[in-house]
Amino acid sequence: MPSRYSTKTPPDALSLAETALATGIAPDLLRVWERRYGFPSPGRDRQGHRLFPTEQVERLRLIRRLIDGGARPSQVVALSAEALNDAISRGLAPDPGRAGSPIGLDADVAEALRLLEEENTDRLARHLNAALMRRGAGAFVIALAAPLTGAVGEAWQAGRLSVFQEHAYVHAMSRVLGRAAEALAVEQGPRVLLTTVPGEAHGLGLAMVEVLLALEGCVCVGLGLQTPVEEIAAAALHHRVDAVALSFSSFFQPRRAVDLIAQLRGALAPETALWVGGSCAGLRNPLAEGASFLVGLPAIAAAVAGLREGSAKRSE
Amino acid sequence: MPSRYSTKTPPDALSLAETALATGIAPDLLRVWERRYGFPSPGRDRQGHRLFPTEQVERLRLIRRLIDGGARPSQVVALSAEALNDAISRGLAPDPGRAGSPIGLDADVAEALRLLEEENTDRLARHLNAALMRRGAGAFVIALAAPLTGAVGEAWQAGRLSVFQEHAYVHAMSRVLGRAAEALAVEQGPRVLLTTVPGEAHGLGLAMVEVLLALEGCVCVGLGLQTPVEEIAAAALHHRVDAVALSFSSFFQPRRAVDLIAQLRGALAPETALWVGGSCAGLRNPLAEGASFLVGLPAIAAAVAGLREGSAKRSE
DNA sequence: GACCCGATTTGTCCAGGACAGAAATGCGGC
DNA sequence: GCCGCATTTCTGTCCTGGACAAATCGGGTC
Repeated sequence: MPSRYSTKTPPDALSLAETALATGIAPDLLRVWERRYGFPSPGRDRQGHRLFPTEQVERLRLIRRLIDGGARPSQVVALSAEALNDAISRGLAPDPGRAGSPIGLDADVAEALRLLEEENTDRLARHLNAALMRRGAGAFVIALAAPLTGAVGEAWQAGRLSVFQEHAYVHAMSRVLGRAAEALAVEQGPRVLLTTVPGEAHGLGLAMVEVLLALEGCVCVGLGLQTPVEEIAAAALHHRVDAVALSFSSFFQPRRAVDLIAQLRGALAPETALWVGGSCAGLRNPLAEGASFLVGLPAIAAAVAGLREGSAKRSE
Repeated sequence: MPSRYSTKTPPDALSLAETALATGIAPDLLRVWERRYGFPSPGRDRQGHRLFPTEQVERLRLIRRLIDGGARPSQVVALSAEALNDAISRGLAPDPGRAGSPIGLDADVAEALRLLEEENTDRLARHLNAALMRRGAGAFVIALAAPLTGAVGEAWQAGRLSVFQEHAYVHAMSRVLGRAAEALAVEQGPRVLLTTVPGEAHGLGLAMVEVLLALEGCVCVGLGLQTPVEEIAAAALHHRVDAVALSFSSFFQPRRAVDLIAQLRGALAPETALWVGGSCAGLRNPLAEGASFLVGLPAIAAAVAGLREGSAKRSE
């Protein structure tokens, strides 16, 4: 079989399947864009199979970012690379949800970035652990983990960090956060289920939420990542949780997010709260009735308080 | 757009895309099987789109397991559900690599399974933590974590555990293993990079390996899961590791595994060792020159010894 | 038993068309 | 001026049926 996996294609071009994987754009859609908009315009190999030059793949990535951000395909697919970059810098600058702390980088954040770039991963892990002990879990999450994760993401998008460094960061930070959550675990309190939906492989936000929830006295039930919707509902029932918390990264397809949230809301018992968070563009749209978008980490405390109040009222 | 995500299809049937996702069989392939072998034979909705009854989806899952195990499609695709089950129980019984310990279940394993089924996740986490302290990391991994993971997998396949319970187990065990690895971390020794390739989301095996490597005095550099091949190579260079360890679960497409291993071997410096492990069927095939298949966890010690010897020789 | 070569099997890609649901637009009433 | 509804345009997925290269099998030879 023609291996869709190996890269036996010429060095500077990807096959259709490889391009689809690299850009997150379905093969069918790539073909239809070519037909409708004239872009992409891949070369062909001897058998007539498409070969996408890396330059076009790069352009496709920019296009996807714009579309995920709300642009219409007909307006951006045929744009040149420069026009795309313009549109992105114009469109992404006023990013709500992340802005808000124009107070330069915290010293620990800067130091962690330096360690990540220049040193090995043990050093980074030790630094994070030390910062956790020094600041306490709450301040660690809000003042260090969250901004640092944002900074790492930006540095990666800007090309200052490579993919493997970002991976190493995520791995190290997950461990630190997991340990903090475990140490804070309580036996009694509002019960919250934490997970992500299938397709959402980013769990750092969720790990931060878990720490904050544990600080608020919640019992956290972690299911890891990518739990199918019906299984989330089944687990919510089985563990008798009061709330389900989901996280959607900015890489998650916005439309799919609202779709899945509605689906889960329908599958959950009405008295179970549904909290969603993260920087996915879709969450800014109106959500299903009964799902709340917790913007920013501090909002969590309020949600937990609401939960406590509600349950007190019900048990009166 | 017709949502490929939401389940607006009749309760007992899946669309083409949903079926492909649920079975791991590409949409194109499902169509071609229908044309060639007469199975699956999905119904159609008003627009002529395929609707796969859940019963056929189940059959497709069995078919995929057989094919992954080495069967030819032409021989198994048209088989009835009973014939498939027969073939599976016949074919999978002499599973090499997992068999070998006919000594009933360890008491801790049995207790952990019970906690997972009947109790909440905190109890399970506490039990695992206690067992780790009691036995020590090496025995914990070899005598508890590995067999327990196998048992959970079997219980899940047999339908005795639901998906969310399996998820909860993986999450809890990852944390315990991560903590053990962190506590065992050393500063000097052979350097090993640990990760999985894109598409391989199962990291429990890798976490066990990390603990064992740390016990052997290795410095472990964890990159988390699903690192692209070029990035693994770049990270290996950057962190100056002596070996790269990859893990492939039985769900990973065998052909893709050997393909990616060959690719990575080509991208790594020749003096960097490449270790692969896991229950993926593809690993039993001959691998790329210079990649070693470490079968079972105890084989790791030998590999590390080999590494030490080699590096001593080189530095003579 | 090891090896090689032709025949068959198998998975992915191609083209161009159809259609339903989402988004945008236009329009009338408050 | 603004909201709510109907109409039009846009968009993504699925359809059919055919092609072809790589993988695998089967048999013959050394």
